[in-house]
Amino acid sequence: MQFSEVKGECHFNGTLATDRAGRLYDSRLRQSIRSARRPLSEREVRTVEAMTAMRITARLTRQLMDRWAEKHGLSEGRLHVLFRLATAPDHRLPLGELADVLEVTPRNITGLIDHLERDGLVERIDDPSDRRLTYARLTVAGGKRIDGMRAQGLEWQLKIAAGLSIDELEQLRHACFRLIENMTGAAVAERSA
Amino acid sequence: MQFSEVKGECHFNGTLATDRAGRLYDSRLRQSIRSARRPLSEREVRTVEAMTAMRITARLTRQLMDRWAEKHGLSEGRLHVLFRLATAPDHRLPLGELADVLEVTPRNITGLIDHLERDGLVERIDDPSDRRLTYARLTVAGGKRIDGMRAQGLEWQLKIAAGLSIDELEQLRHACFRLIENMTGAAVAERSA
DNA sequence: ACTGCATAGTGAAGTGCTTCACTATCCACG
DNA sequence: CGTGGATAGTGAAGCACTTCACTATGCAGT
Repeated sequence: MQFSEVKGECHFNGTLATDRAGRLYDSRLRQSIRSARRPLSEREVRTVEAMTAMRITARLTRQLMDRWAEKHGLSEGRLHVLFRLATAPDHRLPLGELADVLEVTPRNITGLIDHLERDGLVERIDDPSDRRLTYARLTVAGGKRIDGMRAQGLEWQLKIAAGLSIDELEQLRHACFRLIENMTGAAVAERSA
Repeated sequence: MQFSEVKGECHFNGTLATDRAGRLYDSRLRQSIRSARRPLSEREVRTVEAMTAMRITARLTRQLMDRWAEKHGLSEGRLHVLFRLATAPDHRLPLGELADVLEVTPRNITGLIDHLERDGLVERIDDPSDRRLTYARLTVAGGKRIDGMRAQGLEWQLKIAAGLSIDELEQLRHACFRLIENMTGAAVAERSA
């Protein structure tokens, strides 16, 4: 599957322009922000612009991923389960823990695993030492599926991020994490790596 | 409604750390990227890190907005309809056009407007000059609802973006639009504003 | 041995959206 | 005038997920 296959179905509905500093912005958006009833400060305008750009990028990325997952016979939730299992030790996790990290309800985990098990990508394993526990474990087929998707996902991301320097990528990452800090109250746990 | 009310329900499940350049990153993520079967180049690692940070930010923002809309009795789709109408000339748009810009199916637009009309936020207006056309128009109640939400939304965004300089915000915007360019093939239509 | 709690699973209802197939209306062009 | 194509609406089915209420199992502490 080529990136261009899905790229076509992916639309941006704004008006791209370049400001004096050579930075991209959406002129239509800026206009509609400026025509608010209360005049906004520069900081306010820049904040709304940045956050909106974020949301648009987010929506498009999500759309892309959704369709991509769909073409592999996976829903978003099932994809997340698979990816999480792929990075888990021994490719297995108790269902409850899986529900926690993916932030879905226990009710839903059952359904997701049911579906994945039916497709042969995951199997349920009982824990002999604590018979209340059930693990979801990636099958060989599931592992192959994920490996292929990871390789493809890497390629896509490289194409999407084409043209950005490593420094720009790091700045983007940093900015995102600062937003995340503000949204969640997450705090730095480690220093200097 | 305070921002802190929803912030609590909003979780980041990684391990925040600071690199030598003082930039935030997710040490657990970096480790799991590095432990891929094929060793990745620095550019590849940075790309995946940045894109992942984007996706996390996106997910959180989306969660926040979703809950926020819900508390105002709106689904995501209905919220978008309202916002779009708010910025439309005369606060009205033909249903078909609305479906186009929001990228939802015509079938769904009917349902969205039905719902909003039932709630008294939008009304259907026939076009006397072309009787095939039906406009959706914001009612006074709808306008008030949106105005309140816009003010609140601005506050939230300022809080989420707190601590970022105007320059950083512009860089974030620029980076996002470059990703958008790459994803959609959108091109710059205007120069220098 | 019994109780309390955790874990997994089930069934039913609801939501918000999608697609497909179809009708009714009505403008505009030949 | 008449027809083709655009516009809106409808009904039915399906999907992925949610919540709520409930059962069954089994570990662990008293």
